[in-house]
Amino acid sequence: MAQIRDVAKRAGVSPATVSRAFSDPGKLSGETLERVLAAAEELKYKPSSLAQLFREKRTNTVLVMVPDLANVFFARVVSGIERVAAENRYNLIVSDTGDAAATECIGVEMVETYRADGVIQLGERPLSELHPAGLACAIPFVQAISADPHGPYPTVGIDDRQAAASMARYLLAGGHRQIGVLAGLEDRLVTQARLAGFRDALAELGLSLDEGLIEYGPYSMAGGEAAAARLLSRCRDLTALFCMSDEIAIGAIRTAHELGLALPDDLSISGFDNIEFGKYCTPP
Amino acid sequence: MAQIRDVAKRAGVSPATVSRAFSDPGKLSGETLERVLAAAEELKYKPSSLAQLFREKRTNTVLVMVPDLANVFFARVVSGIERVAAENRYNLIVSDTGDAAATECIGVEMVETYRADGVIQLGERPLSELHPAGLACAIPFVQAISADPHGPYPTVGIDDRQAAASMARYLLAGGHRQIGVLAGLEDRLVTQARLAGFRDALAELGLSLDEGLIEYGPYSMAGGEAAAARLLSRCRDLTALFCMSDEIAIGAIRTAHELGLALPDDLSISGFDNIEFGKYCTPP
DNA sequence: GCATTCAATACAACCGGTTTCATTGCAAGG
DNA sequence: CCTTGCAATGAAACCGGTTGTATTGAATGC
Repeated sequence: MAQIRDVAKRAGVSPATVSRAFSDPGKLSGETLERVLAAAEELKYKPSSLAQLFREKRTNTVLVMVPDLANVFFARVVSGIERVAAENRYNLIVSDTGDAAATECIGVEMVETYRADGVIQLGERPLSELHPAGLACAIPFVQAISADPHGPYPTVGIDDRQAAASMARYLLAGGHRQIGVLAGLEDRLVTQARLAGFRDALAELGLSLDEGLIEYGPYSMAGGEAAAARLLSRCRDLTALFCMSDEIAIGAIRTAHELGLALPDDLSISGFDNIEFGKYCTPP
Repeated sequence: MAQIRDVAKRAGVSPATVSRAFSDPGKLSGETLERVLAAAEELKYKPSSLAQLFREKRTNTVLVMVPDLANVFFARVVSGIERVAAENRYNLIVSDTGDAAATECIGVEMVETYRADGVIQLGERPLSELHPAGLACAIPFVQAISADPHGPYPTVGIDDRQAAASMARYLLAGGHRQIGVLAGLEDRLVTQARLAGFRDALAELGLSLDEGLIEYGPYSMAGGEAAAARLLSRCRDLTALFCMSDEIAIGAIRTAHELGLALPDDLSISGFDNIEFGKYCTPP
């Protein structure tokens, strides 16, 4: 690969001039600029990003930490992040953390070792758990999907509590009073926030949540299927299920079919996220 | 951030010794090594990856070009690539190309500008279309999913023809003779290979493919839904659908439901890829 | 005609590591 | 005692760009 010196020699100028020909063409006389660009073209010269970035101490790269890349929901989120990153000439390093603290710590460290300029965390673990002095070091860190919006760094997410309340109101307005909750993992912020929203909606009608109607489990189709099986075998008089994700809801639909329940006549099922599969379920 | 010189000064050694303490500890005397590591620890020294990589002229990074990141199938593929990359201490830069040649060209160029060590292409476009002298430049390039296995560089994929023949035989063995084909996009290698396999299976029974039973369309749920609608309104006596992906099949299932067809009694539907959602369809 | 100014370009330091080569000092062998 | 060899370490070059500073030369002003 041709280097800047080769181009400089060929154009009869110094490397500095070649560098400026690309970064600040206005500084050069028209004739010189032309000669340099011609030489660069002939030699098929392309500046080494590695050298440039090393000099600039930037990577033009953002690390995205995803708990599960294969998950449809996260795939769509990453896809959106990638689009905006590309529009801004940034690259995306994607890391499937498997929701493991150790992997996430390594990720945050990548900023310190100049492998990435910043981190987008899609997992639940906050910066404080991943880097003892992350905030003090001013590590660019944004947490999305499941984050505490009142924390000390930027977060992106929906208002889980409001959204959950809204979904619950819809079910309640439909006359449902025996609503089972297929919650996600119990220790997740999202889970707690959505549960709170559900309680809010109940409270508006003077009702309160029967803890026995809650079943926790992973945010996945398999998790929803299993949780629904446990819940439905325990509580036979439910008329609706409040599922904390569409994947859980899809799993619940499967279980309901297996139990011979007619949807939505015997049981109404609601979910979060609006994933594409939702439209292709039976019923949609 | 502390640099190697800081650590060297603190430990009373030269930068070279500090460098060796990390890359080749055996070369140092126990006492020196200990002093260096202690100094590094105290200063929280972490070598700059950017500087290291610049020196080595490597990035430890592979670029993955994906036609559509949000697509479940590709998401799972990327997830697998990421796992193996991580195991080998490689980073993954993911680029959603939208199947656009221009974006893919930029991707291949990233190798020349030292932004990535190599490229994994999940799209259909071969290296020859993306870089005039890609092969001559020895750009590390691997194409997966839909690639010509007889090309000049490594590819990874299934034997589409065999697989399609196998699926077709299954339908034929079930007694189906009026089998509609929901093909993917007509110009794709995968599509042609799977079509060939389907023909192979027919030929084994002395049958030939009625071109009128083929309906092309995008490899997506929406594509399958639309293609199925077109095909089923045209051909009313089909007993089975040979879908070239699970997503297409899922779309077809939706259409079949809308037409009031009982599955699999009125119509059998088969698909490729074994995506997770397949288990949660009705019928699974 | 000489000083001043400015545009155009060259020179050289620099980014932060790694690595080659040279140097030092000690131990073993003749 | 001197040579040889090896282990431990330091000095300096190097990776390929970018950028601050110096230099050159021509144009302008008095």
